[in-house]
Order: sequence, then C-alpha cells, then structure tokens
Amino acid sequence: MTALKRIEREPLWDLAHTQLQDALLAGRFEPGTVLTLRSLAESFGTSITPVRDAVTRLVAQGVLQQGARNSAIVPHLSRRELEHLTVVRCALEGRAAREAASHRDEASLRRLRDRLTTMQSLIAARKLESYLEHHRKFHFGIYAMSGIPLLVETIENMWLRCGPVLSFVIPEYVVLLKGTDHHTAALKAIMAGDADGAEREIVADITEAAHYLSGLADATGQLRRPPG
Amino acid sequence: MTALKRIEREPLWDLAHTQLQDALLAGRFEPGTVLTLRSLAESFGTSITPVRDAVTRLVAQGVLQQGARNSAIVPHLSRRELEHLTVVRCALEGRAAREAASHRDEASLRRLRDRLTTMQSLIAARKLESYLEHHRKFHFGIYAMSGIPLLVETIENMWLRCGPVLSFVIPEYVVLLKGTDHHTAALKAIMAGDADGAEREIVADITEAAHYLSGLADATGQLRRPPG
DNA sequence: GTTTGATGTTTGTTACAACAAACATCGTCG
DNA sequence: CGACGATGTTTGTTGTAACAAACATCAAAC
Repeated sequence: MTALKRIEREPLWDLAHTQLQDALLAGRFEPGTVLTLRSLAESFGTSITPVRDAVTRLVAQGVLQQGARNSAIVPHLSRRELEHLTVVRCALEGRAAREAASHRDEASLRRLRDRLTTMQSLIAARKLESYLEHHRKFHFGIYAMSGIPLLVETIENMWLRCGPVLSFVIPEYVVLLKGTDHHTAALKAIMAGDADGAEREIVADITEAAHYLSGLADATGQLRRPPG
Repeated sequence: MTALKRIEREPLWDLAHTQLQDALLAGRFEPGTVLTLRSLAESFGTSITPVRDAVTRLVAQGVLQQGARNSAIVPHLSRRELEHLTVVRCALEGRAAREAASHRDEASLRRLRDRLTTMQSLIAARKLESYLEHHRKFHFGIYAMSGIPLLVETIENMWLRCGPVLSFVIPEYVVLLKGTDHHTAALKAIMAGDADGAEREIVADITEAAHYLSGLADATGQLRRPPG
C-alpha cells in the first residue's frame, strides 16, 4: 500500500479526452471547427489511436457533432437548439435543486456560501475567466447535494453541449443583469429547505442566461460571439 | 441520385455498436458479464479495433460500466441506482409528455392509438417479447411528439441504462397490475391537451414499474431476474 | 502444509501501415 | 474560354503486432 504502487500512468486517450473537454468548456474551440485526428494527434504528441478514442467518446456523449465522413466538428448552436437545451436543463437542474433542498448538510452549505462571496468579488474585479470557473463549481456544488450521481452526470453532459457558447457571455451581462441575484436566492431557499423556491430560482437563472444568449443569434439563428 | 449510389457500407464499429445496443435492450446480456474485446471481435468476425470503438462509445454513454483495467462490464443495477434512474426518468419523461400535450398532431395520435390496441392484444396473448418492443415504441412515440430531439436522445440513454433489467418483468405483472392503465390515461390526456394529466400518468407509469422492479432486489440490494 | 516467488495467460493500450472515400487541383480537350 | 476528367492530397477505417499490467497457476522452500 505504499505510495509508489499508486504511480499508475493514466491512459493517453484519457488525457486527450479531459484536455478536449476542458478546451470545450473554456470555449477555446470556435464552433464549426473541424477536428482532424492527425492534427490533434500531432498537437498531443501521440499517435492517432488515442485521440481517436477520445473523439469517439466525445461524439458518443453528444458533445461533438459528427459531420460527413464521420468527422468530428465543434457544434454550432442555433437559437432553437438553445431552447431545447434550456428545457432539458430546467427539468434536470430544477429537480436537482429540489433534491438538494431536501438533502442539505452543513458542510456543503458553508462551502457554497464561501464560493458565492468569491464569485461576487470576482464580478466586482471583472475577472470573467475565474468567475465562469467558480460559477460552474457553485452550480455543481448544489447539484452534488442531491445525492444522485446520475443526475449530476447528466447535467454535466448538458453543460458540455453548451460549452462552445458558454464563453460568449460578456462581463457587462454578468455585472448588470445580476441585480436579480438568483444564486443568492437559490442558496437561501436551499438553506431554508424550501424545495419549491430552490427549483424556481435555478430555473430562473438558467432561463435568463438563455434569454441573453438568444439575443446573440444572427439572421440564420446561429449564436455568434459578441464583438469586443 | 440513383439507388446504386446509396450503397455505402456502414462502418463496422457502427454495426457492432447497434448490435450491442439491441442486445442490451433485449436483455440478452446478464448483468455482471464482462465483455472482452477479443471475444466480441471473434463473435462479430472482425478485428478488435471496431469492437473497441463500439465498446468505447457504450462506456462513454454510461450504458456499460467500466471496471478495473478499463474493462467493460454489463452493469448490475442496485435498488438505489434504480431509484436514481427513476428520479431522472420522471423529470425527463414527465416533461416530454407535457410538451407532447402541447404539440400534439392528428397523425401521431392515430399511430399511438393503433399501437395501444396492438399492445393490449399482445398482453392478452401473453407475448411478452413483442409487447416490450411495442411498449418502448409507444413511449417514444409520445416523447417524439415533444419536438425536442435532445430530450428524446437523453431519455433513450436512460432506457439503455435500464436495459439489462428491462426484461426482468414477467407477464403476470404486465397482465395484472395494468388494471390501472396509465398508458390509456396518458394518451387520453395528451389528446385533450391536458399537460398536467399527461405528466402525471407517465410519472405514475414509471414509478409503478420501478416499484415492482424494486421488489426483485436481493439482500445486497442487487436486482435479480425472477425465476420462471 | 502453508507461503512465497516465478511463469504463463489474459486483456487492454498504442503505434504503424495499408486501404478507401471524398475533395481539391490542374491539365487537356472541345 | 469553359467543362470534363485524371491525379494527388487529406482523412477516417481497419487489421496487425508489440507492449504492459493484472491475474492465475504451479512449484519450491521453509
């Protein structure tokens, strides 16, 4: 049981998979980009076999879209697809918030409170990068309290599908519209064991963000990154 | 645009993937079975590369569980996991039924009515195999009416996860407990545009089936196929 | 008789090469 | 000058082989 025994190399495809996921969530891939196996393999410094595994997984998860000739492309998100994503997210995350209110515990609540204050200071400092990271962890901190791993896993999948456009939010939106702070309200409801309130606030948070993103669509319905 | 041009061979991994999915849904794999690449490759008559792709996808979908040494095993379902599956399915399928009631159309409703009568005659004839098949198509006929492909796709994933135990239901359950026919009630609610009623009946259908399956658990909480 | 160590088997991982389909490029013919 | 066709390039697919980790088996030593 020595520490030496624990040095087990992670498979290469796992590394590629997580790196691709992180890149997607961080919005480092522009929608519409075609990912070729050989170019990815070169950038990872491996053969195409591990990256093929990773891409295969992402496609199976619905995170990457498979185009003609089974090529993998970073999906464009249309206004309609965003609507669909919003419906599913509301059903899933609303339910998770509801369960969280029923299964709350002291330690988790304290962590959420801390993260919330961190988020507010990051907003004030206009540090969008870090804010998005903490924002994600705040949401999933709530969902983890539901005690239903399957629910968390499914929600993660939905966030991955939103990945390419998550970074489309600009600081002004976060700063201005958050006068109606659904995050604080949701946490307060959960602390009070108010399942209805928790669901309502999370759903409102998702809906408002979706409404903002919907305004970024061009004439064809495709969501575009705002200038600046 | 001749028909000859349409003869494009499907990739081998796609064949393996769909065949494995069908086998799972039909309950041809006993929970706990370890699937080795080489044995699957031999049974498919291909090299291990295509079946590796297929298995990789199934694992990424959460349909197959990955055990030690990244081997793929047909997942056991515990009573707790069934509960979690039920929560997610109710949230998703309840929402889909609600949307279906809002987007109903004449042609789809007629197909559903036909399928319902087919199901009833299959019950009377004790043809469980065919019944399960039609039962699945009836449910997904409703979900497709929601007009939200993402929702349907996610629900399909949940059914795949239930796959290994779906065939655990025995004819007696289908025949006896269905005095409370939630299928008929759900369809009636959808035809009337009653979203609340549609969701209520679908949720009741899922919950009752889960309650029955829950009774099949052994001392360790694992679901077991009933004798006979 | 029990334990420990070596060895063989099983099985997933990775690289490489041959292949096929689709697309782009460019030259030739009308 | 334009259209058609040959050719090269790109890219995903599949098979094969070498490799490594884990497990099972068996024999020898205490």
